[in-house]
Amino acid sequence: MTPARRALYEALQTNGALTMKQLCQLLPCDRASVYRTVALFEKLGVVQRVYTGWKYSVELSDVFDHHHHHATCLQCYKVLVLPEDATLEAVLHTIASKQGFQLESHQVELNGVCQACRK
Amino acid sequence: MTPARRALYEALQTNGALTMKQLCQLLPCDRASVYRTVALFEKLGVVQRVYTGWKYSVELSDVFDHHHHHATCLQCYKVLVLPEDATLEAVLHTIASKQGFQLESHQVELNGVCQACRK
DNA sequence: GTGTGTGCAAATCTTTTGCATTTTC
DNA sequence: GAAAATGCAAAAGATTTGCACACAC
Repeated sequence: MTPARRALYEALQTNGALTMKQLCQLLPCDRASVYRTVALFEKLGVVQRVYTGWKYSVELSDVFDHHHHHATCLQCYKVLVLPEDATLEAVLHTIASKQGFQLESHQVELNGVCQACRK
Repeated sequence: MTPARRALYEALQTNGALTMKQLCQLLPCDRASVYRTVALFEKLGVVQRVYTGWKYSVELSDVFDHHHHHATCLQCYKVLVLPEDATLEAVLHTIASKQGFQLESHQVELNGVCQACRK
Protein backbone atom coordinates (compact mmCIF):
# COMPACT_ATOMS: atom_id res chain seq x y z
CA MET A 1 0.00 0.00 0.00
CA THR A 2 1.43 3.30 -1.17
CA PRO A 3 0.05 6.82 -1.13
CA ALA A 4 -0.78 6.75 -4.83
CA ARG A 5 -2.82 3.57 -4.44
CA ARG A 6 -4.57 4.77 -1.37
CA ALA A 7 -5.47 7.98 -3.20
CA LEU A 8 -6.98 6.03 -6.08
CA TYR A 9 -8.99 3.87 -3.75
CA GLU A 10 -10.29 6.84 -1.80
CA ALA A 11 -11.15 8.79 -4.92
CA LEU A 12 -13.29 5.92 -6.12
CA GLN A 13 -14.86 5.42 -2.73
CA THR A 14 -15.80 9.08 -2.57
CA ASN A 15 -16.89 9.69 -6.14
CA GLY A 16 -18.08 6.35 -7.46
CA ALA A 17 -17.26 5.56 -11.08
CA LEU A 18 -14.63 7.80 -12.68
CA THR A 19 -13.09 7.92 -16.13
CA MET A 20 -9.35 7.66 -16.62
CA LYS A 21 -9.24 11.34 -17.51
CA GLN A 22 -11.03 12.27 -14.31
CA LEU A 23 -8.74 10.08 -12.27
CA CYS A 24 -5.65 11.60 -13.82
CA GLN A 25 -6.94 15.07 -13.02
CA LEU A 26 -8.08 14.25 -9.50
CA LEU A 27 -5.05 12.33 -8.34
CA PRO A 28 -1.80 14.06 -7.51
CA CYS A 29 0.26 11.43 -9.28
CA ASP A 30 1.35 10.84 -12.86
CA ARG A 31 -0.91 9.46 -15.60
CA ALA A 32 1.35 6.43 -15.91
CA SER A 33 0.90 5.60 -12.25
CA VAL A 34 -2.85 5.89 -12.54
CA TYR A 35 -2.90 3.44 -15.42
CA ARG A 36 -0.51 1.10 -13.62
CA THR A 37 -2.48 1.19 -10.41
CA VAL A 38 -5.80 0.67 -12.14
CA ALA A 39 -4.33 -2.32 -14.00
CA LEU A 40 -3.02 -3.76 -10.75
CA PHE A 41 -6.30 -3.20 -8.92
CA GLU A 42 -8.20 -4.74 -11.75
CA LYS A 43 -6.03 -7.85 -11.65
CA LEU A 44 -6.52 -8.05 -7.89
CA GLY A 45 -10.26 -7.63 -8.28
CA VAL A 46 -10.38 -4.37 -6.36
CA VAL A 47 -11.79 -2.33 -9.23
CA GLN A 48 -13.66 -3.06 -12.44
CA ARG A 49 -14.34 -1.27 -15.67
CA VAL A 50 -17.88 -0.25 -16.45
CA TYR A 51 -19.15 1.04 -19.75
CA THR A 52 -21.75 3.65 -19.01
CA GLY A 53 -22.78 5.01 -22.35
CA TRP A 54 -19.76 5.79 -24.46
CA LYS A 55 -16.39 5.50 -22.81
CA TYR A 56 -15.49 3.35 -19.83
CA SER A 57 -15.10 4.29 -16.22
CA VAL A 58 -13.44 2.59 -13.30
CA GLU A 59 -15.20 1.81 -10.05
CA LEU A 60 -14.68 -0.29 -6.96
CA SER A 61 -15.68 -3.89 -7.52
CA ASP A 62 -18.43 -5.68 -5.68
CA VAL A 63 -16.09 -6.95 -2.98
CA PHE A 64 -15.45 -3.39 -1.86
CA ASP A 65 -18.76 -1.88 -2.75
CA HIS A 66 -22.27 -3.21 -3.05
CA HIS A 67 -23.09 -5.05 -6.22
CA HIS A 68 -25.13 -2.80 -8.51
CA HIS A 69 -25.86 -1.76 -12.07
CA HIS A 70 -26.24 1.55 -13.86
CA ALA A 71 -28.92 3.37 -15.78
CA THR A 72 -27.66 6.17 -17.99
CA CYS A 73 -29.99 8.97 -19.02
CA LEU A 74 -29.69 9.71 -22.73
CA GLN A 75 -30.77 13.29 -22.21
CA CYS A 76 -28.83 14.59 -19.23
CA TYR A 77 -26.16 11.87 -19.20
CA LYS A 78 -26.55 11.40 -15.46
CA VAL A 79 -25.80 7.90 -14.26
CA LEU A 80 -28.28 6.38 -11.85
CA VAL A 81 -27.05 3.61 -9.57
CA LEU A 82 -29.52 0.74 -9.37
CA PRO A 83 -29.84 -1.35 -6.22
CA GLU A 84 -29.10 -5.05 -6.37
CA ASP A 85 -32.04 -7.11 -7.56
CA ALA A 86 -32.31 -10.78 -6.60
CA THR A 87 -34.70 -11.64 -9.41
CA LEU A 88 -32.35 -10.25 -12.04
CA GLU A 89 -29.40 -12.14 -10.62
CA ALA A 90 -31.41 -15.35 -10.61
CA VAL A 91 -32.54 -14.92 -14.21
CA LEU A 92 -28.99 -14.33 -15.37
CA HIS A 93 -27.81 -17.50 -13.67
CA THR A 94 -30.60 -19.47 -15.29
CA ILE A 95 -29.76 -18.11 -18.73
CA ALA A 96 -26.09 -18.94 -18.29
CA SER A 97 -26.60 -22.47 -17.07
CA LYS A 98 -28.93 -23.24 -19.96
CA GLN A 99 -25.86 -22.79 -22.17
CA GLY A 100 -23.57 -24.76 -19.89
CA PHE A 101 -21.86 -21.47 -19.05
CA GLN A 102 -20.43 -21.02 -15.57
CA LEU A 103 -21.24 -17.43 -14.63
CA GLU A 104 -18.50 -15.56 -12.81
CA SER A 105 -19.52 -11.95 -13.22
CA HIS A 106 -21.84 -9.81 -15.29
CA GLN A 107 -22.61 -6.26 -16.26
CA VAL A 108 -25.98 -4.74 -16.95
CA GLU A 109 -26.31 -1.26 -18.38
CA LEU A 110 -29.63 0.43 -18.97
CA ASN A 111 -30.17 3.43 -21.23
CA GLY A 112 -33.21 5.62 -21.32
CA VAL A 113 -34.71 8.75 -19.87
CA CYS A 114 -34.55 9.52 -16.17
CA GLN A 115 -37.46 10.68 -14.06
CA ALA A 116 -36.33 14.31 -14.03
CA CYS A 117 -35.95 14.51 -17.81
CA ARG A 118 -39.30 12.89 -18.49
CA LYS A 119 -41.19 15.84 -17.10
CA MET B 1 -25.80 4.05 -49.70
CA THR B 2 -22.26 3.87 -51.02
CA PRO B 3 -19.91 0.92 -51.57
CA ALA B 4 -17.95 1.65 -48.38
CA ARG B 5 -21.12 1.66 -46.30
CA ARG B 6 -22.47 -1.43 -47.92
CA ALA B 7 -19.16 -3.18 -47.24
CA LEU B 8 -19.31 -2.29 -43.54
CA TYR B 9 -22.86 -3.51 -43.28
CA GLU B 10 -22.07 -6.77 -45.00
CA ALA B 11 -18.94 -7.37 -42.94
CA LEU B 12 -21.01 -7.07 -39.78
CA GLN B 13 -23.78 -9.20 -41.13
CA THR B 14 -21.33 -11.94 -42.03
CA ASN B 15 -19.03 -11.84 -39.02
CA GLY B 16 -21.13 -10.51 -36.17
CA ALA B 17 -19.39 -8.17 -33.73
CA LEU B 18 -16.06 -6.76 -34.91
CA THR B 19 -13.54 -4.40 -33.36
CA MET B 20 -12.49 -1.19 -35.09
CA LYS B 21 -9.13 -2.76 -35.85
CA GLN B 22 -10.75 -5.77 -37.46
CA LEU B 23 -13.04 -3.56 -39.48
CA CYS B 24 -10.15 -1.44 -40.72
CA GLN B 25 -8.32 -4.56 -41.81
CA LEU B 26 -11.31 -6.25 -43.39
CA LEU B 27 -12.69 -3.33 -45.32
CA PRO B 28 -11.02 -2.04 -48.47
CA CYS B 29 -11.46 1.57 -47.42
CA ASP B 30 -9.53 3.99 -45.25
CA ARG B 31 -9.53 3.97 -41.44
CA ALA B 32 -11.10 7.41 -41.44
CA SER B 33 -14.02 6.22 -43.54
CA VAL B 34 -14.57 3.27 -41.25
CA TYR B 35 -14.78 5.57 -38.24
CA ARG B 36 -17.01 8.00 -40.09
CA THR B 37 -19.31 5.30 -41.31
CA VAL B 38 -19.55 3.64 -37.91
CA ALA B 39 -20.35 7.02 -36.34
CA LEU B 40 -23.03 7.64 -38.94
CA PHE B 41 -24.53 4.18 -38.57
CA GLU B 42 -24.53 4.52 -34.84
CA LYS B 43 -26.41 7.81 -35.06
CA LEU B 44 -28.91 6.21 -37.42
CA GLY B 45 -29.33 3.26 -35.09
CA VAL B 46 -28.00 0.75 -37.59
CA VAL B 47 -25.10 -0.41 -35.43
CA GLN B 48 -24.27 -0.33 -31.73
CA ARG B 49 -21.15 -0.68 -29.64
CA VAL B 50 -20.85 -3.67 -27.37
CA TYR B 51 -18.24 -4.26 -24.72
CA THR B 52 -17.40 -7.92 -24.75
CA GLY B 53 -14.65 -8.39 -22.25
CA TRP B 54 -12.05 -5.71 -22.71
CA LYS B 55 -12.36 -3.37 -25.69
CA TYR B 56 -15.50 -2.56 -27.62
CA SER B 57 -16.79 -4.01 -30.83
CA VAL B 58 -19.39 -2.85 -33.28
CA GLU B 59 -22.34 -4.95 -34.31
CA LEU B 60 -25.63 -4.51 -36.11
CA SER B 61 -28.30 -3.17 -33.83
CA ASP B 62 -31.47 -5.01 -32.90
CA VAL B 63 -33.41 -3.48 -35.77
CA PHE B 64 -31.17 -5.25 -38.27
CA ASP B 65 -30.35 -8.32 -36.25
CA HIS B 66 -32.12 -10.21 -33.51
CA HIS B 67 -31.87 -8.76 -30.04
CA HIS B 68 -29.35 -10.74 -28.02
CA HIS B 69 -26.65 -10.60 -25.37
CA HIS B 70 -23.15 -12.00 -25.02
CA ALA B 71 -21.32 -14.35 -22.70
CA THR B 72 -17.54 -14.06 -22.87
CA CYS B 73 -15.37 -16.97 -21.73
CA LEU B 74 -12.56 -15.79 -19.46
CA GLN B 75 -10.38 -18.70 -20.51
CA CYS B 76 -10.63 -18.97 -24.29
CA TYR B 77 -12.09 -15.49 -24.89
CA LYS B 78 -14.72 -16.88 -27.22
CA VAL B 79 -17.94 -14.89 -27.27
CA LEU B 80 -21.15 -16.84 -27.02
CA VAL B 81 -24.30 -15.25 -28.41
CA LEU B 82 -27.24 -15.69 -26.07
CA PRO B 83 -30.78 -15.97 -27.43
CA GLU B 84 -33.34 -13.38 -26.41
CA ASP B 85 -34.99 -14.11 -23.08
CA ALA B 86 -38.43 -12.72 -22.32
CA THR B 87 -38.06 -13.10 -18.55
CA LEU B 88 -34.85 -11.10 -18.52
CA GLU B 89 -36.37 -8.33 -20.59
CA ALA B 90 -39.37 -8.18 -18.29
CA VAL B 91 -37.21 -7.98 -15.16
CA LEU B 92 -35.16 -5.15 -16.62
CA HIS B 93 -38.28 -3.19 -17.41
CA THR B 94 -39.56 -3.71 -13.89
CA ILE B 95 -36.29 -2.54 -12.36
CA ALA B 96 -36.25 0.56 -14.54
CA SER B 97 -39.81 1.60 -13.87
CA LYS B 98 -39.32 1.25 -10.11
CA GLN B 99 -36.88 4.18 -10.47
CA GLY B 100 -39.13 6.15 -12.78
CA PHE B 101 -36.68 5.43 -15.56
CA GLN B 102 -38.01 5.03 -19.09
CA LEU B 103 -36.02 2.18 -20.56
CA GLU B 104 -34.95 2.63 -24.18
CA SER B 105 -32.19 0.08 -24.59
CA HIS B 106 -29.92 -2.08 -22.49
CA GLN B 107 -26.82 -4.21 -22.61
CA VAL B 108 -26.11 -7.37 -20.66
CA GLU B 109 -22.68 -8.96 -20.70
CA LEU B 110 -21.88 -12.17 -18.90
CA ASN B 111 -18.38 -13.36 -18.04
CA GLY B 112 -17.43 -16.84 -16.96
CA VAL B 113 -16.25 -20.19 -18.27
CA CYS B 114 -17.79 -21.81 -21.33
CA GLN B 115 -18.88 -25.39 -21.56
CA ALA B 116 -15.81 -26.48 -23.53
CA CYS B 117 -13.35 -24.91 -21.06
CA ARG B 118 -15.06 -26.37 -18.03
CA LYS B 119 -14.07 -29.91 -18.97
C1' DG C 1 -22.26 22.11 -61.23
C1' DT C 2 -23.55 21.11 -56.40
C1' DG C 3 -23.39 18.32 -52.58
C1' DT C 4 -21.57 14.30 -50.49
C1' DG C 5 -18.16 10.60 -49.69
C1' DT C 6 -13.36 9.13 -49.72
C1' DG C 7 -8.39 8.79 -49.21
C1' DC C 8 -4.42 10.73 -47.46
C1' DA C 9 -1.76 13.09 -44.19
C1' DA C 10 -1.50 15.54 -40.09
C1' DA C 11 -3.21 16.53 -35.53
C1' DT C 12 -5.02 14.97 -31.19
C1' DC C 13 -5.99 11.99 -27.52
C1' DT C 14 -5.26 7.67 -24.99
C1' DT C 15 -2.47 4.13 -23.24
C1' DT C 16 2.02 1.83 -22.63
C1' DT C 17 7.02 1.51 -21.90
C1' DG C 18 12.01 2.48 -20.55
C1' DC C 19 14.76 4.34 -17.41
C1' DA C 20 16.66 7.02 -13.59
C1' DT C 21 15.24 8.17 -9.01
C1' DT C 22 12.72 7.58 -4.80
C1' DT C 23 10.22 4.98 -1.49
C1' DT C 24 8.96 0.92 1.29
C1' DC C 25 10.15 -2.75 4.25
C1' DG D 1 20.18 -2.69 0.68
C1' DA D 2 16.93 -5.15 -2.43
C1' DA D 3 12.60 -5.02 -4.46
C1' DA D 4 8.94 -2.44 -5.86
C1' DA D 5 6.71 2.12 -7.05
C1' DT D 6 6.92 6.69 -9.15
C1' DG D 7 7.71 10.56 -12.34
C1' DC D 8 9.10 11.98 -16.59
C1' DA D 9 9.67 11.70 -21.31
C1' DA D 10 9.20 9.12 -25.33
C1' DA D 11 6.80 5.61 -28.01
C1' DA D 12 2.87 3.26 -29.67
C1' DG D 13 -2.09 3.03 -30.60
C1' DA D 14 -6.54 4.79 -31.38
C1' DT D 15 -9.51 8.38 -33.06
C1' DT D 16 -10.49 12.81 -35.34
C1' DT D 17 -9.92 16.56 -38.63
C1' DG D 18 -8.69 19.42 -42.85
C1' DC D 19 -8.37 19.38 -47.40
C1' DA D 20 -8.21 18.15 -52.25
C1' DC D 21 -10.11 14.98 -55.36
C1' DA D 22 -13.62 11.73 -57.17
C1' DC D 23 -18.40 10.37 -57.75
C1' DA D 24 -23.56 10.50 -58.13
C1' DC D 25 -27.32 12.94 -59.52
